[in-house]
Amino acid sequence: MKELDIIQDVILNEHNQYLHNVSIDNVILVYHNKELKVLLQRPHGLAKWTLCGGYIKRTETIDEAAARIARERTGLEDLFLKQFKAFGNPTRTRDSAITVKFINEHIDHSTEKNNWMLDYFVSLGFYTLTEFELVRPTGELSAEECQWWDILKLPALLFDHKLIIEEALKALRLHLYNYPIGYKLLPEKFTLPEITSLYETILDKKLDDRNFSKKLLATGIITKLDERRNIGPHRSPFLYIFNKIKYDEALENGIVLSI
Amino acid sequence: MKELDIIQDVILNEHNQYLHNVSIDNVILVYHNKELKVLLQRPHGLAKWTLCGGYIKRTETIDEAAARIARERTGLEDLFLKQFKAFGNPTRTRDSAITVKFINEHIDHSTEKNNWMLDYFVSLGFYTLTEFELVRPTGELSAEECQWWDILKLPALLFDHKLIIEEALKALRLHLYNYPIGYKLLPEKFTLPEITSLYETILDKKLDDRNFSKKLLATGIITKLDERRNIGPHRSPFLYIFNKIKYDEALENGIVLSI
DNA sequence: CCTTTATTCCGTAAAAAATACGTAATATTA
DNA sequence: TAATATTACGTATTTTTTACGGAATAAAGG
Repeated sequence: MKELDIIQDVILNEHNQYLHNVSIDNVILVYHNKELKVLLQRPHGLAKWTLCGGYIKRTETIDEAAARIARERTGLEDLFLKQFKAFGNPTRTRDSAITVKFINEHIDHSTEKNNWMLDYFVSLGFYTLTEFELVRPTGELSAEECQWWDILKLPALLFDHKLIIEEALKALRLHLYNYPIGYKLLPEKFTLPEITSLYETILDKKLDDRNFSKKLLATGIITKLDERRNIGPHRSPFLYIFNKIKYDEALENGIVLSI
Repeated sequence: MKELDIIQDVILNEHNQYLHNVSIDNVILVYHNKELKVLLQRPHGLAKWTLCGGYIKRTETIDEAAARIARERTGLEDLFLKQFKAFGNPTRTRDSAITVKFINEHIDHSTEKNNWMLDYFVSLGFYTLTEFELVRPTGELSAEECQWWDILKLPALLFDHKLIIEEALKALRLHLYNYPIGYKLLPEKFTLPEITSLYETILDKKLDDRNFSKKLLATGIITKLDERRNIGPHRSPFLYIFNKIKYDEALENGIVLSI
């Protein structure tokens, strides 16, 4: 073995140590009927549900990959996406549901060719905020089912996807105090009771409506319209929109929402 | 081709799409002489400096990998580590410095075997906080040099490592407002002027010493000792330690340090 | 020994922000 | 037109944050 070969061999060995499966898992969230909901899919032949996930193409950035995955499932462009954490440990993709699927489909899961899904997997966690009304959940070919689930009543989830959702919510709560992102979950025009109850749901605590609206208005991020929503047998609440300029500024520099 | 083979082929193709190079880049920080310093190394035959990085073993979690990398460079166990962001795009590892190294070392960089470093690379960014006095920087065999650099006067860095450092500092600043992590950069016993100036350096703004110390003491996180530090021809400042119980609590639940 | 110098060490008053709280208006149904 | 469920909003109190200056002290130098 010549010296150069040895060097190349060392390099190649080192290379193999760097190679891992990498996926993106996207916690796509909406707010509907006073519930925070996450979009989940159930792959063909599997008894458990999964986050909307996918791989990274060699031609795109990880943010672009996450946006593409969100687009494939929601049909929407330009969604608000945020990377929040990477997950990786030797056993996170060990799940008996996969073995059951292989057995059911007569796939020989003892070969290296097929058991790769149980191998080391690094997953990059993103959350996406969007509006319930705009989304037409679509699993397309890759899933048997694709639908919204209340985050308080999740079905059985594959791998560590429950943990990933919990971490996404932790990150979302933290960001909610530092950025005006809550608005992304509401329609363009919304009422004060709606935004109050959204924040109450995410933060899981009761807010004083008078003080909360005072603070929101003080930031200048929302603007009152001369227009009301008809909500049936009750006084009609005013509609508000958010102020794009102030919003972008607060997104860039952060704000302190002491709520 | 039998049906099963086709399925397996599809699976295998999908598998390849998931495969990427994954590395960890660790922004190891200390505070010394009123400067925030980062530990960098210069690999053999390379003109540019890099963060302390490495790969993930298939037997460890990504946090364990980051801790191991920090240990290999600092000699210290149980460091404070925090994952802050993943980096990945098609061109982040294109750097002429690599090509120059290959040419200098007569390595044929046109073969797939050798140009893998220029391939798609996902890097998981961590920062590590520790004390200058405890660390003996050691590049060991993998680097020609390994030393501290003032974050305000960085040398030429490989790939996007300058960006990674900037993002680490952004994350550190944000965390500084929500967690009592600043203390990790100080020795066990420290003075009020020391911690004030540490926060001033990280946040890059002047603080009112009276109000800052009032707030710190109000959190209960630091405790005054009946002991002073001798600082030459000046009044000797009292020493403080931090309160482990309060500290852990604040680390767990977060605090709001309005500084 | 006394003066100089650079630094630490407080405390209080004013301003700003957060909190607590109750009642009148209103849109619809019966 | 009465009942019901909801929105709208202001003020007083408490808490937190900010602004600010002067006395104490450790060593060095004359």
